[in-house]
Order: sequence, then C-alpha cells, then structure tokens
Amino acid sequence: MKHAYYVTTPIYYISGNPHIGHVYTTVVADVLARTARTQGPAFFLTGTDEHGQKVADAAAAAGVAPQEWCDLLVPRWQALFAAYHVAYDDFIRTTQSRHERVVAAVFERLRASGDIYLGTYEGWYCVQDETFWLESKLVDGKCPTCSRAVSRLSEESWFFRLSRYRDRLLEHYRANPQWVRPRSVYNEMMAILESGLDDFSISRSTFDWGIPIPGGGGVIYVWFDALLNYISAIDWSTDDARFHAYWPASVQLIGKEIARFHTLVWPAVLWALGEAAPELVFAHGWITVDGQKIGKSLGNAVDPYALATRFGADAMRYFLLREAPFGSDFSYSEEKIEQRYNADLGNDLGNLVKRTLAMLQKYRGGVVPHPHGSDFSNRFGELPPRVRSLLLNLEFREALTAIWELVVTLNRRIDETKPWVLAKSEAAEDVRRLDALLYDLCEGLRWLAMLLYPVMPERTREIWRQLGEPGALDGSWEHALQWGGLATGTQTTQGDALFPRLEPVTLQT
RNA sequence: GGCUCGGUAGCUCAGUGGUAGAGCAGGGGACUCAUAAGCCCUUGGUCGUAGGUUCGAGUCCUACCCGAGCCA
Repeated sequence: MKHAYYVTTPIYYISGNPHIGHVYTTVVADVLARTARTQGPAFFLTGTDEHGQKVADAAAAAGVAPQEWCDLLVPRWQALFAAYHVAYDDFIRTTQSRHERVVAAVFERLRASGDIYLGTYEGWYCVQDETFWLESKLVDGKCPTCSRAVSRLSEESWFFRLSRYRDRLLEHYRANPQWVRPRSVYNEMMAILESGLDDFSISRSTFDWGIPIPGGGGVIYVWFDALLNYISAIDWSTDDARFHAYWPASVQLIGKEIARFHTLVWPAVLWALGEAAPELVFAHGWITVDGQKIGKSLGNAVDPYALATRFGADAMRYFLLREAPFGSDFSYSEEKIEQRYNADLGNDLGNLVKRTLAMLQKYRGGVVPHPHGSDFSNRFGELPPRVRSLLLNLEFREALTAIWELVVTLNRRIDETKPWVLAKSEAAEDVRRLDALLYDLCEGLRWLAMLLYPVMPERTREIWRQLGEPGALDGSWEHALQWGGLATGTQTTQGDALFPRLEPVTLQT
C-alpha cells in the first residue's frame, strides 16, 4: 500500500533565536508538503531539539531552568514559521513525554538486541575547540583543527553498535545512489563508509539535561535522542497503523553539516529496530551573507521578521527557492532579493495580473468572456505534471523557471495581439479575437495561481480573489488544471498591485 | 593533516569530448492595456592557474591557487 507523503525538517536546536537559515529549510518542507497534497495525502513534521549541554548552558546564562528556557524559546520558532506562511502538521519537542517515552523504549529494545552495549570511550579532548577526538583523528598527537595539545579522556559510555551495519550501509548506498543527495554528500558519506565505521557513543555523564538512560548511568546523547523524533512523532511502537501510514519518510531535509548522523547512524538505528531507511535524505546548502556564513558572532544575522516585513513572506519564499539550485550554498543580499522581487514578481507576474484585469475591466466590464476557440488549449497541458515532478524532486529553481514560461508567454501574447487596437474595432473577427485573448489571459492567471500556490500560498490567494474564482486553490491539480476550466461570466475585481515596486531607499540630505 | 565539493559574461547560474549559453543588470528600438512595467533587438567570457591525454578539452588526467564543508 502506498503510504502518505512524509516530509521532515531537522528539529531545531534552541540554544538561540531562529534565523533565515531555519526559515529556508522549513519553507522548503512546506512547499513539498503543499505540492504533494496536489495529488494525495501528506504529513509535514518540524520541531525543536531541546536537550544537551548547549541548551543547558544557554538557560544557565539566562538564569532560568532548561525546561523554562525551552518553553520560552519555542513560541519564537512557531511564530516565525507562521510569519512565513508555513503550515506544518505537527511540531514535536524532544522534551515532550511522547518523545521521551519512545527514546527510552528504543534504548531498551536495542540494549536487549545487543545493538547497544556498555563500553569505554577512549579519546582526547581539545579544550580550545571543546571537541572530543578519537586517537586515529589526531595529527602528530595534536588537535587536527587547531594543532593544540589535547588531554586524555577515558569514561564509561553506552555505544550503538554502528560497526555491525557497515556492510549493509555499503550495500544500501551502492543499490540506491540517489538516496542521499546532493551527490557531493553521497560521495563524502561513501568515503567514510569505505574507511570503516566506529561504534557510536550515545550517552553522556558530564551533565544531566537529557533523557535519562533507563536504569541509570547518565543521559542519552542529544544526537541519538534527536534522530528519534522522526518516528516518535508518528507513534512508533504505540500505533503501528499510524506509523506505517507514514514511514518510511519520503524526504528528510537536513543541513549538510548533519549529514553523517542522518545518513550513516540513522538508517542503522532504524534497521536495528526492524524499520526501513528513509527514501531520501537531502542535505541542502547554506544561505550566506555576501559569502559569509550567518552567525551571531559575525554580527551579520539579519532579523528574518524584518525581511518578511520589507519584502513580504511570499516574496521571500520565492527568492529562497528561485535564487540558487537547491543543495548548493548561496550568497544572499538584500540587493539580490530586490532584483528578483522587482524583475520576476513585480514586472513579470504582478504586472501581468494588473494589466490583464485592467484590460478586462476596460473592454469587457471585468467579466470573463467566452473563449471562442482559445489558442492555448493543450499548449500547456504538460506543465502541471512537469512542475509537480520538478518540485517533488527538489528542483525548485527549475520548477519556477518552467512556470515562468507561462508568465512570459502571456506577456508576449498581449503585445503580439495588441488588444488596445482590437478594442477600437467593431468587426466580428476582432471582437472574437479580443474575447479569446482576454479569456486565455484570465485562464493563464488561474493556472499560475494554482501552480504557484505551494510556493506563495498567500499572494496566490489574492490572485484567486481578484479573479473571482470560487473553486479551491489548494485542491488537486488533476481536474482543475485543464485549459478552459475558468467559467465564462466570472466577475473579476481589480485589486492593489500584488508586488508593488520597491524603490531604492534614498537618504534625505 | 585526511576526505568531499565548487571556481564559466558585472550578478545568479546551465552547459552529456565536437562552432561557449540563459535570466537579471547595461545599451538601442517600436508601442501604450499595465507597477516608467511589458515586447523586439543588442554589448559582454583567453570557461581559477600551469601542464598532459586527444584529430578536438569548460568537459578527461596531474599539480597548484582560491573558496566551502565534514573529520563523537
């Protein structure tokens, strides 16, 4: 039985405030879920990762208890996602009992199966980098990143027997070369696999902000805890029917820095539990500001609310997906957003809506005329399946480029047909041609609203409203996207510009 | 230090060994329904550097330079 489309974002580590990078991943997941729903059921999960040393430290610095800190921060993430028109189905927090219960259950089950065992962590610690290193990673006995002296560490720890799954992982990678994308990340993980896998330490005893090891002996390492959110949220072990309706996940989005956990440890843990690996793990790139990584310490973190206020959340969503191929890093700047906004959204799309409805008002009283033999029937028949396929394949840039073929075609057709000339003629043929053009333009707008809905859910609703379209904007594309679906006689309304032109900010002198 | 990527027009990027492309920006033109938008035409690149393989290299190989990431 084909299960529902299931998309996840990483759960976000709440040691600080959310930034535009978090918005990026979450918006992508939202677009995927909305796209998947044009053909069937979907489930979209996001949430927060709330355990671990850094959260405990951040809470202590703020003078509050860790749980209190998390409760304080979570609404900020939820409000930000809402501001970007993200509609997730569930928001999981790793401090919720539904999650902690599953983590404890997994631990006990894997301990019983021998996949988790008590061992000794032998390694080295670099005080400067606050990082632990395995002996084999040291360079001349020193820290491989900062070359400083490291100190010996030896402590009892629980391990996940990752090494047991190396062969199966290799086999899985070879049989499914597309399961980790982009290719660069696949290659990197393959290289790690080929060089061998060490067992994975999954407990910590130097602090206590985490899920307790069943039976005592410290807390579960935050990464082991965190990965399990993807199955705890859909009731693993407590509601099999629900779990299997969603698992395995269709797409798990991650940042490329956490690929190792999601593409080596995670599938092995799932296999140890007797479950399937996700169908696709996609590690995307980062948004940088003028080529620099965003970070509080760099002082270049732009308030994501300010961006949504200035450009509009939908325009930001469009920019994030259109500007760079999904997977690579891209250097963002407000100037680039402005250029995309004015050129693509204002000039091409927004102006098309405006000029179409203005002409319809002027020449036909705002009422959609009879098509009289449209020029476009069948011409764009392949567009919806193509767009959906590109979107679900995470080729957002290409999908938007494809949609813009329709935008460009409609704009060009206006200039070719010269409706302002036809409108002055009373010849039957000219009246017919003007009707056909105006119909095709309005029908084109209806298509654009539906095709762009997953990317710009709010602005497309405004197009829908101005068109006077009574149907569902977020419904299935199968029947709705047939050329000629727009009813003759529909009363349209001229509205404000969808994307009013951004004028350069000039300083008064 | 090891591994993995990237470096093509001012900007963002496509480019499967066979005459270097698109969009934006810049320049010119004809229009007027429209957000001085749209439409038509157009300038612009020794494809990071140096070698090599080949009849032929942006594309394959080697070295190096620059940038990014990972290496509990």
